[in-house]
Amino acid sequence: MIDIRQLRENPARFALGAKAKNIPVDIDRLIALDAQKRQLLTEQERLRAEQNRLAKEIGPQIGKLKGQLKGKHGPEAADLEGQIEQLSAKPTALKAAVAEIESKINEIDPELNGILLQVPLPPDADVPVGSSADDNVEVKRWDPPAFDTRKSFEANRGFKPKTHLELVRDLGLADFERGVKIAGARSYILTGDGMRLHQAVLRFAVDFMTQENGFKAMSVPVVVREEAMVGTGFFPAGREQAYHIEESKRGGGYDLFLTGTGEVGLMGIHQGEILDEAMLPLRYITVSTCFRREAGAAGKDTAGLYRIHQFDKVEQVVICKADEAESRAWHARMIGFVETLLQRLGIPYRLLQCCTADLGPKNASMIDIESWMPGRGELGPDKSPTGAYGETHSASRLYDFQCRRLNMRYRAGGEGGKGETTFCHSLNNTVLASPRFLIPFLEIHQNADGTVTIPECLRPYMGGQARIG
RNA sequence: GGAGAGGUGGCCGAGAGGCUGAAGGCGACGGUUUGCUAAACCGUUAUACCGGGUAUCACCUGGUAUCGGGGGUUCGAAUCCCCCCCUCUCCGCCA
Repeated sequence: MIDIRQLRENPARFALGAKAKNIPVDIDRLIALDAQKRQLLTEQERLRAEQNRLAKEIGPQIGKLKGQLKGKHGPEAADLEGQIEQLSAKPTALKAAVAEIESKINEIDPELNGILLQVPLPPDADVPVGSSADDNVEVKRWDPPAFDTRKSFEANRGFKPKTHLELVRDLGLADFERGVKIAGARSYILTGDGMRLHQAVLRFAVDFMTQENGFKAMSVPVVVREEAMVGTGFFPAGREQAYHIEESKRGGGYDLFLTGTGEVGLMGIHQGEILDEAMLPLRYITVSTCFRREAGAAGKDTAGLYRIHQFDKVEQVVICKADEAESRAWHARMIGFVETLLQRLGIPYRLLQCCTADLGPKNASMIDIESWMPGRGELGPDKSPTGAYGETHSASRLYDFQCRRLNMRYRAGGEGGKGETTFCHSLNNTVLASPRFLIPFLEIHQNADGTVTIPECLRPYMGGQARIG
């Protein structure tokens, strides 16, 4: 959520930001409703003040009369009751006036809040303006020693690569047919070493973040209430991407949703809290199963492990002080962690600065990290793929957009201190998502004989195993 | 799943229709005392929003709301009524 006071001061900034992000939202309507509501609020408060003043003045008088009324009957009682009624007339009239204004406010509120939740965070000034993902800008490229992604895999390694589909089939690492039998399209089973490799890369990523980079590991809910989805900024915009569970057992019943990322659980941890400044920055990771409906992606990447409904992901979040420089520094650092991880695992990658159109509502800036997948891309003259980058990570900088929705603040000067409260800043980035990560991994580490070499740093997680196949 | 108890400020805990934004305690902060520390004593001690002022990110001031959340009764609700959420205890069931 954006700060409505900032919107009042500079509506154009938010209108332009929404336009650049290609997110339709009626800022003018929001401004009008806000002005209307504030006018009503002022009037209501004026009436309430009068009401309170009267209550203090008349209240004791009524109390006194009621005391006298006790045990009395007949004309004397009727007289006292009449006096009470007379005294009550003015406050009763005020009450009706207040109620009328309140009903007007209640009419405005849902629309106002609805629009407010949709106003996206404007992109940072240094985010390139673009109209689609094609306008994203490559800012860095890294290749492992003795590998050049500008040339084909074959030119590098001297043999024609298999795609990950062929590798998992030939090595018995996944079973798509039976996965689909159990759970429908875009489902899979990881089998044998496929499952072990999946677990190994996840464990490797968890240990890397906790032992080397000071992150605290958490296991968080993946079935969450709607408020968590709204609070983290995934709703209302991304509602159709989430699986919805109608839970009717409890009381009146309320809805639950499956999370598409561990970010929801991690950011929800301190929802509604006022943190001690000294606690910041908070650095959390989780490994969680992620569920995505992939609505609107029908027919896209239908084969293999790329676009699937369920996967596991190590996610990192940082919650820091409300300082743009600090947010930017953390963003760079969180990307750096992933770079180190990918370099150790020998995966060629590139960094993409996402353009305005590719940013979600909650991001001020986003860097996608794409891994080189030899089995992707155009088909060459010999009908084998030329290789292409595919997204494996995404690093977002959100400033206070998320924490404002989650009502997550910190107090300067420590707990119980008198410092003012400020909404925290938040950031998130993938550490490693598998099995999608297995695509570049298997494809880049494959050998001419059809086996796959396991990099040395990963072998402890595979019981010392050096090869698959 | 059955039965019961409860949710009050940073924390503990009173209050049971008006004098309650809320006693008391703890903690924190400021001060006095003191060779230093401790102790003692005095004072301060919620948040959000709307408006006004000095002016600029720090204050002053008027007001409104907030005692788990929402609605209702009443001239007036932390207090009474209804719905919901959450926590705890006992019994049952279960990986």
